[in-house]
Amino acid sequence: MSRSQITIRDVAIQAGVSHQTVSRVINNSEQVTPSTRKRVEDAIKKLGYRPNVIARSMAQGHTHTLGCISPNLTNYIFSSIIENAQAEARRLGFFILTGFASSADDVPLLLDEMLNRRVDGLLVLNPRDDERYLHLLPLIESGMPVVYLKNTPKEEAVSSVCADDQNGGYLATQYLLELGHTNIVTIIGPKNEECTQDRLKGYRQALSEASIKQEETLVIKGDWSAESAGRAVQELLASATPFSAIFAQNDRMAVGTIRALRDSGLRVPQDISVIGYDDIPLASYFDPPLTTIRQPMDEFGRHGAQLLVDSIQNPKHSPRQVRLDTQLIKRNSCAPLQS
Amino acid sequence: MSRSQITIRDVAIQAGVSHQTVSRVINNSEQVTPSTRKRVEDAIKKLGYRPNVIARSMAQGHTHTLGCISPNLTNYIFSSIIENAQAEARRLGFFILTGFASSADDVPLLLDEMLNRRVDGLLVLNPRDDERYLHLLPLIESGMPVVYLKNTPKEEAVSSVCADDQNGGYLATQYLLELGHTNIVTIIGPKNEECTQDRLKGYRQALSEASIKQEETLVIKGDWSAESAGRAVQELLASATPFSAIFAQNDRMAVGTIRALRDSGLRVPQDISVIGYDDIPLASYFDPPLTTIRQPMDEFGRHGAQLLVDSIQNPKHSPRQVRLDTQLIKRNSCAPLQS
DNA sequence: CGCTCACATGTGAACGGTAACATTCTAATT
DNA sequence: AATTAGAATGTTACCGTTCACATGTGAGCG
Repeated sequence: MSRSQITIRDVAIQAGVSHQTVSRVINNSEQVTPSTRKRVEDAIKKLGYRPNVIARSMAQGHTHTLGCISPNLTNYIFSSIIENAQAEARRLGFFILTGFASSADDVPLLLDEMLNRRVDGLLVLNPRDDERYLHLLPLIESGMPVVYLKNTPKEEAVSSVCADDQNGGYLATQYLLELGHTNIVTIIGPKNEECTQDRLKGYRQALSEASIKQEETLVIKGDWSAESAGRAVQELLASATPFSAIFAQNDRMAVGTIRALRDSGLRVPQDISVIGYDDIPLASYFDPPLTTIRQPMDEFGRHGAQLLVDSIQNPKHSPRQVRLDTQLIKRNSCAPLQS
Repeated sequence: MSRSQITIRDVAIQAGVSHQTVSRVINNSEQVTPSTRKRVEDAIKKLGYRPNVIARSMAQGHTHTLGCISPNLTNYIFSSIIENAQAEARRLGFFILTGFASSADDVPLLLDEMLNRRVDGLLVLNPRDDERYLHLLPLIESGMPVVYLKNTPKEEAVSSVCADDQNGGYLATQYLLELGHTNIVTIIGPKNEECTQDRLKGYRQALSEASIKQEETLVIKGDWSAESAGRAVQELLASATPFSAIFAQNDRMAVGTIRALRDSGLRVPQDISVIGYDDIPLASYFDPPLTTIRQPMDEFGRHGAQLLVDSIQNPKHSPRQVRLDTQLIKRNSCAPLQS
């Protein structure tokens, strides 16, 4: 890039007007005569002028930039939320600066850098119940617009968009009950994540409505990865606990579960039914095609961006919590209980 | 956020020094006495001062921000490249502004907005051979640092990082040949993408080295999606073309291929061998576990960011092309030809 | 014909940093 | 004690916009 850029003043000279008039043309102010507007536009084209958003940000005090903090970018859940948030943000005139915090230690650093860059607001994915995320609280109190996305603590004080995970857990369990299963195992995610707790609540609610005694041995721990579910299932089988169905709290764990069951000579769904959660893109291409709970990925991002931009533009609006519906997707990994 | 922010001058007054001294402290200039440095640092802490990167960008003429244009963010290939590029960029003091162009029409718009935001350089993923990407050429000529990532045209004039797709195609085909297959189908991606052509070249090279006549009916078209491969396989079966192995040019198509074959009563790998490309995260959890060609996802992003930052900081360095190695990952979707 | 008013355009000062240069201070050297 | 180099600190201008206000212009009216 040639070092010195073309400024509004160069355009002004070329068009024989003042720099302010050029500014007015750029910002579509009504106060400009068609003839001068034309002259200015010609000058802009001729010189190849490009407005400097940095300078504008400086003068106006806002950047039209949103910060987005996510645990990572590769997990389909997050990437699709970010993609949709970005599309919506751009529609509203905002750009998104993404940053991922592989370890929670990175969060304060990331936050700092984004704040130094004067983002107008913050989109925070999976704000875990972790002290490193507590840095956000004073910020929010001081008036920085923030929206929590997915898996969020139930806080009245901050806007958030999350799925109705309790209902999701309920739907999954309910479906297995309908098929006649009563010994239903659930493989949960990390306990400090809100959605783990909610899905578990849904699971318990369904069981208790069906008057089934809840065995604590049927709730086993995973970490969302396929491998963790595989290990968990092996231990389960070794313990000789009786069960006929497994509700894995995400699809990756469901897939790991199926693999482990098959490795032990059990058939899915004939011997054991398995249901997942998320409906990841290739869910229907696994064997058997995965029955699962779908979350509306596109709406997370869209609502998140809308909520955030709204609270930037109307600082007085009070925080809102959006709760999205989940949906049972029946495929072939669950079958009626064989007696 | 309280409307008026704390500036370098507020800190200066508080510490009883000039604003320039504060600036020197912030930028770790050596020219500051320990005692004044301490006074300034205390003032910074006391006032909760935060440097304004926007103002700094304005004064210095560069933003320490990289633009990254990608067809989408959800595809694992892209998201992992972006994640790694971001990690590396941050290490080097840069942030990444991501933008995705769902349609190629979006590219010029995205480019415009990023240029208006004065990004210091541009990372372009999958710059297809498409007129909309030609907007980049004059930019590059004018000295804007740009790095093409993955699937790039072979241009000497611009830095790029891509995998050795020809060798990847060769490795896949070679492996099938080793297993005794001679009628090898390949399902390709869109023809205007460089990597499609390269993988196809590798496929042809392997066949020709094995002195096998190349039937054009064995090269069939997909669009990278599992569904497209399913349809392609159905047509192939309907045409009664004899074949015993399929090289799908990505894993999603491989998975779609396996599904379609099974739906027609064929077993994988006993009747037909299938090999994919990419080694997506759950590749080993499909049934059968996918044999595939792995690309080094992390290195794409890392090298891309390094190359870009280097050419920003040393405008005189000439463009470099990095070519990454691919690797055959043997799992269970391929078997020796049954005679 | 002069006055008013509304609209079009111009002027100068911010915004919060850094760059370049000027000045002051310190301590070593003469 | 005067000189002086070199380090520490200060001063002023500038980066490219927008904002607030000032000024210019022309139509409409009595």
